[in-house]
This record gives sequence, C-alpha cells and structure tokens, in this order.
Amino acid sequence: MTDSDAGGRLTRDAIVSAAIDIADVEGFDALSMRKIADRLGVGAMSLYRHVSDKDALLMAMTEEIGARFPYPYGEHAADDPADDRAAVGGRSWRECVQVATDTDWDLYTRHPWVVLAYSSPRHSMGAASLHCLDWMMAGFSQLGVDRVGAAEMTLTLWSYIQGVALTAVSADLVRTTGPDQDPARGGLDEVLDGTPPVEPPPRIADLVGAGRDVGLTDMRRRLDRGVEMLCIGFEAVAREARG
Amino acid sequence: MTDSDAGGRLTRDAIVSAAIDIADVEGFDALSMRKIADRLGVGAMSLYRHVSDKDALLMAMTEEIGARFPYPYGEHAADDPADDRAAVGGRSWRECVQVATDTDWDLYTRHPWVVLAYSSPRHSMGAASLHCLDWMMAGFSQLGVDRVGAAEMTLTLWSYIQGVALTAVSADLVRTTGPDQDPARGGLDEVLDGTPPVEPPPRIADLVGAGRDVGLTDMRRRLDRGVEMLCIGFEAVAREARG
DNA sequence: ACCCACTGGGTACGCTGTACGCAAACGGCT
DNA sequence: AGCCGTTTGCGTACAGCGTACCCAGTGGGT
Repeated sequence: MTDSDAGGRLTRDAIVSAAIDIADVEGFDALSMRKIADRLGVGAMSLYRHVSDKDALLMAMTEEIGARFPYPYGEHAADDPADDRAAVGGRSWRECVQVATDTDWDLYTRHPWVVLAYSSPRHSMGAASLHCLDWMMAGFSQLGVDRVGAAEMTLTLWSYIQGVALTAVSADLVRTTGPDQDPARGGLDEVLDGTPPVEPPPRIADLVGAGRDVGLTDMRRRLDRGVEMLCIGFEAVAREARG
Repeated sequence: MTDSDAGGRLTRDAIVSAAIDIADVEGFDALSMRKIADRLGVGAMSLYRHVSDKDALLMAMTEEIGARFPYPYGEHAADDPADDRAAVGGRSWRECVQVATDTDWDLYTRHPWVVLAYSSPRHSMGAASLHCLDWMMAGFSQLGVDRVGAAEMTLTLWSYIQGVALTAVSADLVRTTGPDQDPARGGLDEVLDGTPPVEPPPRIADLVGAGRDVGLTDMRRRLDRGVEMLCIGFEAVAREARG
C-alpha cells in the first residue's frame, strides 16, 4: 500500500467517518473497533495508529458531527462580529431559538448516540459548541439581559432539547438484543390506546382511550410546545431583570 | 444450601439490590453479571435462574428505584381519590412542581444510571410512574387545564429535569478508563476560569474570567432556574387555554 | 547501500453476556 | 420409605469486546 494508492490510505478522517456510519446504522453499542476495521478492510489494531483510544475516537466523532450541524453563525462575516443584531443575521431572538431547536433536533434524530456524547462537557463544548453558544447569546441579547443571563438561557434551552431528545432516541441507546416488541411502546401508549396495563389511577383513567393523536407521545410536538413555554419564561425573566 | 439456610438463599430481590449497589458505587458500565454473582457468593449462571436477561435485570432495578422515590401520593388515602386538591395534600401546583423536582433530582444524583433507564418508556412508565404522573396531573389541574394539558405539562417538566440530570451525571455514564483530568471540566469552565481553550468568540469573550460563582455550571441552580421559567410558561399557557 | 521512522497486521490477554448440560435438593405422591 | 418431577445452583464453553505488545514491510534521508 504505497502513497500512490491515494484512496486506500488509512486516515483518521476515514476512521471517524466509518465509525459515525456504523453508530448511525447499527446503533451505538454495535460500534466496535473490529467492525470499523472490517469496513475499512484493515486489521483492528491498525486503527490505534491514528486513534489513541475508543474514547478519543468518540470525541473525534462528536466533533465531526458538531461541525456538520452548525448554527448559521458567520453568515455575515464581513460585518462587525461584536454587533449582536448582525451576528444572528437580523433574526429575532425567537427565530434564533427556533433555528437552534430545529438544528439540534435534526442532529439528535439523525445521530442518536450524540445525545449521550454531548451530555458530557468533556466531549462537547469544543470550539464549534462555543461558537453556537456565542450565536445564541447574541440572539438572547435582544431581550436586554446581560451576558450571563443570555448564557443561562442558552444552556437551559439546550438542556431541555437534550431531555426530549433523550426520550426520543432512548430506544437506540439502550437497545436490547431481541426487540420482540415495539420498544417505543410504554405504559402511557397503552393507556392512550385504551388498554391500560394496570388499574389506572383516577386522573390517568380520564386519559384511557384518548388516542395517540392528542400529541402526548409525539416527541417533536412536545419539543416545540416546551420550547414555547420556556420562551415565555425567558421573556418574563428578562422583563423582570430589566426592571 | 437448604431452606433452613434462610439468609443464604439466592433471591431475585437480593440480585436486584446487589446490582443497584454495584451500579451506584462502581458505575453503570462496571455492572456485570459475574460481579453481581461474586458479591452474592454465587456462580454467574445461577443468576439466570431468577433473571431471564441483563435487560430484564435493568428493568427490575429501575422499578425498584422508582418505588424507593415515590411522590407523596396516597398520603390522604382516606379522602376521595378523585378530588384533585386532596390528592396532592393541599399543596399548590407550584409546590407540587417543587416536590417533583426535588424528588427526581435526588433520585438521579444518587442513582445516575437511572437517567438512562428512565429515558426509555419500556423501562419506566410502570405502575409507579403512572401514579407519579397522576399525582402531578392533580397538581396541574389547579391551573384550570384539561387532563391532556396537565399530562403535557408533567411530561415537559420531566423531560427538562432529565436533560439537566443527564448533563450532571454524564461523567458517570460515559466513564472513561483513565480519568486523567477532571471529567466535569469542559470548555466553558476554562472560559469562566479565564483560560479559554481557543480564541473565544466576541460574546464568549465577555464571560472570560467571570468565575464559576455566577452559577452557569451549577447544575442544581440551572435546574431550579429552568423550572421557574417553565412554570411561568405553564401559567401563561393555562391562562390562554382558559380563555 | 544503509538506517530509521512510520504504517499495518497478528497474536494474545482479560473481560463481557449467556447457551447448554449436569448434580443436588425439595415437595408431593403412592 | 421410596420414587419422581421440578426447582436451584454450578461449571464449561463460545463468541465478541478493547487493547497491550511485537513483528514485517515500505519510504525517505544520509
């Protein structure tokens, strides 16, 4: 395998890309060093020439994914970067929240394992995340809060998105060997379908047979409704902070 | 090992308790069937007489933990269970939210692995969780929303708590082999300490050296502040729903 | 021509979950 | 008492995991 065999060279990027593919398609716990090596037509131990550790690989995967789903910062790079309004491309703070929600949701549903990886500040909060935080802070600044307040709102929003995403993708994370039944089906679904697993408590009883179309189990809907309520809270807190 | 050897009998409860102990003390990924068996002075395969699967064991562990951290439902069992006010022991809806927040936070910080387990409706949403949902719905009913609205608020609150808890306990979940550095220390901490890892974006630059006492990295504080903002949103949505 | 750094491969170790079969003990029956 | 089906526990074995360690080949620099 010489240098002229350009495409065949084993590179760190190729390893990271293959790992991401496997984690997406086969699930996070199906990701093994041997499987990555097989896909690349290479011995398992060869990977360790380019990646020190499986943990380091996970960090590189997370970084790569973060770079693939950027917030639209820098789209007006020519303007003054310290100008909060210009930094978000003239969007209102509420529109910024929507962009962040859509982007993160897209990321988490396409790459479920990132929910776990992002939760650790050691794996997230690299340069890309700091830029996203900066962009969101620029948006929240329209509410008249100080930098700490804007950062707090961003982190609160992110935590909520992660919480909903965690529920949405949990089936992929704690994947059992034999999916003998619908893994997304829990006690609540059975209540809504009219077949409660046990004698339901009084208020739950009012929900029996309500059907799934009331939206209680639609994660994307729960996300949007929750973000809406959070934003109302943001506004109120900002109003109070302004005095 | 006869029946007279009462304490020595291998029981399902003993297995579940031992597993919970190990997961709490040594971390979730250090939990192995052999380790459980060793602690019980028993062969690994003996466990399978009482537990069909490791996944089934995880479900039993989750159920046990759920039972250990109940909401205070049923404390006035003599009253009419359909009476929403009585069901929550005369608490205001906001007090109910606080009880739920405190209880869940206590649960998640004491048993970090439950954050993962609870995220899947297959592992949570048993009878205990349905009772908790019922109790919270009784509380939210004070806002004048219907049952679906009360359930929606409960699930939204739970998602947010899980999101914050996920960040707080992530160090225990994606535990690396060699914790050569503080795993809870991320790029944001370095910014606040005044040692940013890279050239910080403009608004992040305003945070450099702000110190950790501004509360941005205090997870319990972030939880309470976020719950406060969510509750403001709950109130506004309820007001609108009432017309 | 020689050496050396770099890359990839192979073997091996200790760990995991668990399928399978066997031995001992128990409860209920005649 | 003697028997027998069922339960309980144990030991072996297998496939898969991350990765420590060492060897072979190849390219460039001297």
